[in-house]
Amino acid sequence: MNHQVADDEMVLISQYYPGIYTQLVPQQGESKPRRRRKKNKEGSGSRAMLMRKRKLSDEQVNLLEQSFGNEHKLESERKDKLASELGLDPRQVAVWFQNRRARWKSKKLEEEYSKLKSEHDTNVVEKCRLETEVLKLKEQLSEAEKEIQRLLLERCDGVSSNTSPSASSFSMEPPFLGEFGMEGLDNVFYAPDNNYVQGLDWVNLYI
Amino acid sequence: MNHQVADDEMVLISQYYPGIYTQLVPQQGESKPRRRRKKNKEGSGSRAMLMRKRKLSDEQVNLLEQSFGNEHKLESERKDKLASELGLDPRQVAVWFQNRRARWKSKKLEEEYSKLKSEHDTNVVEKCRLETEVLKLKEQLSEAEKEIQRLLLERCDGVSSNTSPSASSFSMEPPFLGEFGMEGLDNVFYAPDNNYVQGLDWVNLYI
DNA sequence: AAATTTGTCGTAATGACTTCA
DNA sequence: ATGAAGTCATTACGACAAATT
Repeated sequence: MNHQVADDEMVLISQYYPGIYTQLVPQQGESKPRRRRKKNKEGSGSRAMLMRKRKLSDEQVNLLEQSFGNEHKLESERKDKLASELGLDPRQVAVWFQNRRARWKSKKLEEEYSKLKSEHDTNVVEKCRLETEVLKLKEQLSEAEKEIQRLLLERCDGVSSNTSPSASSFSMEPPFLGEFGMEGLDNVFYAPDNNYVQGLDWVNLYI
Repeated sequence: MNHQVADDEMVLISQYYPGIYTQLVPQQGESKPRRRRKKNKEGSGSRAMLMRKRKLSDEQVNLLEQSFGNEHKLESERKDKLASELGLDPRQVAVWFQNRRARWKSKKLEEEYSKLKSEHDTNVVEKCRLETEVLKLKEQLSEAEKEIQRLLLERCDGVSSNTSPSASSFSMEPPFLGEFGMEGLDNVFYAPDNNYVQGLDWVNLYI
């Protein structure tokens, strides 16, 4: 019904459709005088004045892409050079670079994610393996302890004379385990603490 | 409007004006199997519109957001209802939802990434801890082995008469290690075999 | 009833604008 | 004035169901 809207809430269609718009809005357009029309190297110059192409040509995109490959940032100098090489408004070049950076970022994030994920998964497996290995070793160690006790007892039973100086009475007390052995054998049975649970809640993403 | 241009080269100003639209769309509910087909080509009929509101009002965004919170998908029914409630072109509602979904997805990805990252980091630490623990245990085990050897030799040296039946000559042969010890001590250093790659199927979220 | 057309929806990619720093 | 982030819209494409032949 009412087509009257505050000016700051409307977008000028001149960007899209300069031809008809300029008639309805008497040359208020170009409120930003800095943006001036570049020469269009298209054959039909008149048409180029009237409208903006929606899509950049492959040629243009290729060059932009190549330039982006060299350097994601865009200095004014390069911008203007590109713009004139491509026959584009420098403004368009700037916008293209901004959008390209954003796209690059999210793509980057995506691949970083999957990379991290696979790394994470192998780590989980590895961790699990290590846990069982620790259990196994503790079991073996416990057995070895038992065996030592048995031998010690047997020796004490059989022969009362004992010249061996090294073996301590009960707990093993490893001789040069200073680096790693900050905990004694009483720590043999520790909690596995498998605190890696979240795995499949990814599936719920799209409820 | 005599501007004859190839349609694919320019932007159509179609379906921009919300006001006139909502009347054109007949209220048609119906979504029992999936979605009913509509005979109404929304928008294309009036492609001569000149301008659109640049931004949706807070009111409109709030309702859209709320609706999105309930359900990310948008059925025709809901779309039309929303559109007429908000005085928007159903097309706009659809577009809004599409973009919202995209936004939501990338935001979700971002937070999933950081979640995964912290989890990964703690796992790395944990893995490291387990590795040192394994080393420590192996060291202790080696010491125990040495001790056993010492005791055995001592026993053989000291007393030729030996009534103990269980202890074998060299390798420990643990008595009841059937559960865990399917591999002997020589197997302590075994290959990690991380055959685990799949990581990017999270991309398939939506198929 | 089966094949084809047509509409609509969803998604991805893209362009441009606005706002904020 | 520029970059980054957020917003809106358009195009292209694929999938799928309804309408048509």
